[in-house]
Amino acid sequence: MYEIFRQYLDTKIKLTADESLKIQECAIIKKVRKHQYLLQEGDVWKYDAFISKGCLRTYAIDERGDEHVIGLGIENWWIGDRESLLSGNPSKFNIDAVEDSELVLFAHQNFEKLCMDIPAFGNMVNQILQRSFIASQNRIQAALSYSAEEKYRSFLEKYSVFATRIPQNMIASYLGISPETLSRVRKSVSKKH
Amino acid sequence: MYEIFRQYLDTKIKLTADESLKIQECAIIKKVRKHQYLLQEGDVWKYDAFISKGCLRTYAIDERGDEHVIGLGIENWWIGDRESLLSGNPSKFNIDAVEDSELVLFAHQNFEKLCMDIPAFGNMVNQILQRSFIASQNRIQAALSYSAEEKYRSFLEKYSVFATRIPQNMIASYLGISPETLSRVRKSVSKKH
DNA sequence: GTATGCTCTTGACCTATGTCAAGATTTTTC
DNA sequence: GAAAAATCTTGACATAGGTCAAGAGCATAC
Repeated sequence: MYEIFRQYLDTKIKLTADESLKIQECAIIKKVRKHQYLLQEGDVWKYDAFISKGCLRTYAIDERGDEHVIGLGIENWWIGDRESLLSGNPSKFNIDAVEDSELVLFAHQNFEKLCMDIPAFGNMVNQILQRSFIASQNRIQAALSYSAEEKYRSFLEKYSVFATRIPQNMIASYLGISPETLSRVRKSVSKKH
Repeated sequence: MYEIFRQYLDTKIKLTADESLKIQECAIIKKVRKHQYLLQEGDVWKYDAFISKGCLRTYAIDERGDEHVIGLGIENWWIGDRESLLSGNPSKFNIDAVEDSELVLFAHQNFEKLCMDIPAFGNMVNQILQRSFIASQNRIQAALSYSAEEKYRSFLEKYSVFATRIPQNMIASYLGISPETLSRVRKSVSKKH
């Protein structure tokens, strides 16, 4: 439902009725069922996508066929493959729904136009990008310096919302550890309290 | 020297003489000697910084006192701590010079003003941010799915320029492996040709 | 230009985490 | 709501990569 996205915008920026309408006119509502793909490896990603409900994951598949969770997103997050979006090349990633979900999509060209025409909107988008970048820097730091247990603890601190909604094997993959290791880490963490 | 930065701008965008001057007026030239800090953990980072000459690294120090190289940069790259810049919080990182280097700094407020006033400049900055984000996504993927050898190979493919200029122990740290492992990996890679 | 201190290599050994397999739970499906 | 499928846990074992230590090779400095 678009309403969720409108509320999200309200918390972030002030818009005139006209601007608000312009944005809404570009919006495409998309529902995806659990396990359904939003993007498949090899396709070109052409949207800016806001999750209004549910939960999705971005993952890559390596030569051995193993999945690696690159990103996770729930309500009020944005998701997509910026690399494919900007380069126009086929995506290396898959995005699928972890739960039944709803998204608000914008065709990228429309989205860019909105960013140009409505400065507040453009600035907001920019802020989001900055924060995404910072988040990935922090994730790199964690990947480089943390043990399995530290990875899980810091994940819980930042994203405790995910912990309950996302299967453990996906969390393990997101953290770059095996599901078995995560299971053991959880046990030992819970023992320590 | 500012000239390098001017050339960089020329390759990216078209500016009027007036715009070009406005940018130059905000620029601060900064030289740093090898091993000198540009930013120390605990300080607040307040600049947008372009490397016109030399090579710098961003690193974090963990509780055990071990260094982890978060980022590397050479001529024509930007460097800094966006998290500290945006939040105003003390930085968790150190940035120091790997070689004698020269930078073009902009106080962040001036920089933002330039981005607003000169759309082409703002767009360029945005593009850079997008690319940085994409690069860190790819680095996350590598960290999650690659073996030590694969990490090194893909590093060589992307950043062969670094390979010769940066001490191996820093490259090892950047890749999240020990210097000893990198040394062994290099040996085995060179044997295979 | 020689002495001092980094960096890199190599070997021996260690450990955190991965892999495989079996059983226990939980979730989904019809 | 029973059967089937997926997920999670646990144990036994394997291994990639870490750690420690010593020596070789380079740079830096006086």
